[in-house]
Amino acid sequence: MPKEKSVLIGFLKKNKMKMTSQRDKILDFFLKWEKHLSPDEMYYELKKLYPRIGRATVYRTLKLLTKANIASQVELGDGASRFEHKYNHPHHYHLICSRCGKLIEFVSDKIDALKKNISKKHSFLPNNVRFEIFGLCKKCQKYRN
Amino acid sequence: MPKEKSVLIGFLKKNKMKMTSQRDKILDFFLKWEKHLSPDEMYYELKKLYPRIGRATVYRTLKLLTKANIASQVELGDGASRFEHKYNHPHHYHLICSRCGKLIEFVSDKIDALKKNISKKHSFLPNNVRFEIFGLCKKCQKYRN
DNA sequence: ACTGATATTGAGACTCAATATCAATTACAA
DNA sequence: TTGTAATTGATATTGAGTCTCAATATCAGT
Repeated sequence: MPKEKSVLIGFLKKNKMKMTSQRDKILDFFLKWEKHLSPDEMYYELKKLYPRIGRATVYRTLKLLTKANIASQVELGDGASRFEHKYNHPHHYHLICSRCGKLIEFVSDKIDALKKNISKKHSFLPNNVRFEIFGLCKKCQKYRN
Repeated sequence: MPKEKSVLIGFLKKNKMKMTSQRDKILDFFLKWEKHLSPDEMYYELKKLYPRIGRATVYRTLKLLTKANIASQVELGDGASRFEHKYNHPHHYHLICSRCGKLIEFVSDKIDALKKNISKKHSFLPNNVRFEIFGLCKKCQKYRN
């Protein structure tokens, strides 16, 4: 059993919520999938495997996983939100290629320092930071557009 | 005549586009309005003044103003995009209060340095950066939620 | 000032992501 | 095993934003 599943079960217990086969399947799928899927994409993939699954359940479960610290939501600048693994993954930021959509992850303690400094200066209590660099990845720089 | 209007007229000429009464009105409204409005909010406000104006025209004109460097688009994390003045405004970033929506602007050359360093390290050709800190402003820290 | 080529407008249909509703179903503590 | 509270999922709805296309307005060249 993956650790994330224990985490989920613990979280559910703590909140008087129930483990269901749908939640199990969605978590499973989420963990197997390497890259960032939007909820709708996940819904269509899951629908292939389990035709009776509902869109709302997928959305709800992804929110749930986010609350349980198993997933985290990222905005990549296209219309949809996306989810990535969070449990045991270091907090990171993204370089986003505007041409091919490629994501490069990086970590930076400078960003965290910046967050603290700037917030302090403005009596602001920071929660989370968004830092994304949009541009062209190595491959896409070769093309005009 | 505000400078932004000359800028717009120049931009239109350069691109064989035409000045219209709608564009004039939308620019006017945009300049008068202090804070960040979403296109739809602008549309409804403008509709009060000029009932025959179309939603698509507002959206199109805001894009146009962005291309002409008069406006710039920001994402505040709610569903809608928002536009702020850009002409003669220094490039800045935002602290965003999750509770009341308050915006605090700040400038930071460190962010630009970071952008360059990190991009170089990953052979990435950067275009623009998004940096936002979400949290609670001074007032909202007093409340539980 | 007129005119014609061309850019623009706007009503409404449409797309797409996401949320709300609510009757039927399921999980699980006792 | 059972009662009840949480959950599901089909469907409707919302909301932001785009597309279409016939009608209209602008403006460069005369």
